[in-house]
Amino acid sequence: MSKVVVGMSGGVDSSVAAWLLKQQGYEVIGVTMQIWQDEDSELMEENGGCCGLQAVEDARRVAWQLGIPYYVMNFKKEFKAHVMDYFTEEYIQGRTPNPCIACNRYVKWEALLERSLGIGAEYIATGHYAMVKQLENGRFALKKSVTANKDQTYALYNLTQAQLARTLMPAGAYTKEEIRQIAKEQELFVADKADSQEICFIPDHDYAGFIQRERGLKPEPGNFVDSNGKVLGQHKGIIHYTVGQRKGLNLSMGRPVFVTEIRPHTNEVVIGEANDVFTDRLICDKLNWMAADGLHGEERQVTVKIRYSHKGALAVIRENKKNQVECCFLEPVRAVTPGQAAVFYDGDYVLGGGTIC
RNA sequence: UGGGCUAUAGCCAAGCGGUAAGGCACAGGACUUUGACUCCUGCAUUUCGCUGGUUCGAAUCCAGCUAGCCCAG
Repeated sequence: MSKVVVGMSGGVDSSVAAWLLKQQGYEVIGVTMQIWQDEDSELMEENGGCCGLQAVEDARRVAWQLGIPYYVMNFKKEFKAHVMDYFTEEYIQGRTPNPCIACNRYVKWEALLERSLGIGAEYIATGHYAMVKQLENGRFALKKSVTANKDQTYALYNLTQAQLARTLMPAGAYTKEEIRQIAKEQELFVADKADSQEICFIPDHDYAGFIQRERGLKPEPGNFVDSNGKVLGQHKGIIHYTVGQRKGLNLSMGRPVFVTEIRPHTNEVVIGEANDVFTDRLICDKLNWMAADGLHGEERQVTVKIRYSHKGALAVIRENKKNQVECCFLEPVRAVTPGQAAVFYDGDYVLGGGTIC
């Protein structure tokens, strides 16, 4: 009987994932990762992030219901280094990070897997809506969840082959409705718990304030400029903006205007009209290959997702000399944003991906 | 200190005697395991620079005042 550690967030998905694995005959161990909240914090966020204190209580109860061993593991150090510090640094550099991708790769997988292997487990599992498949070429790749609108492969594109080889994602074969149905049938009390959303370690949504507190920075106001360099107004500091943003600019131009570029060196935020935020090309680096180990000089037409909730757009991709991938979209895409991930899909499989430059 | 023009919400702006359009911004909500985008709702309840007047009734007409702009000195 293989031993598997299930990362339990206290939500429906990971709870059902644990139950499914138990049904499949695995020796299941429930683990909740404590990653950012202080033990003595009295601020129980009511909206239930993926990893707050309430999560621990809920996960513990579910584990008890399922009759599986349950532990809480502390990963605050790893989370701080790979997610929070990365998050704040990216914003300071004028980019827009995706903390979930970093959390998955370095905390939920790297750190949890290592510790799980340490206690004799063969696999780790989560409740993500994605499937892990081993292809004919021997490589492991993520396959989209059967529920397209819940698919989470985008946030998992950065997992390594070694990590995927020891990963189980039982929820990926079911729809959200089926998962909730199973939870009800098993009388798991989290059956109707709301889905988590937004950045878990910033419950008040004030991420700019969070960055300032974390780094002890003062906002550094600068200029809003148009593509010709004409000053349009003053901004509150580069960390408040991201490419494609419309709201919060406090700029009344008579027409909706959007951020088209952030220039950290001159502390400028470039403003343009709706059309100016479309481009048909991007370059990404820090590549991670999944279904294939690279393009080997070939060009390929694939579907590229440039943000979590992007349906994907057709593009021709090719590698350049600097170990980067250039994506040329057949139709312009909106708001290509440095710091976000570009994930390549070959049909339902994740071919690979990188960080947008 | 002659003449002309303009003064409507944070910004722009309809309105031309009948009881304050719209856009932007802003706020709240929905959506969302990132930031955004998008969508929905709200946003001048005797109020239209001020003071009077005409009128059943004025932001809309008249007079004076104030402010800004332009032309001429």
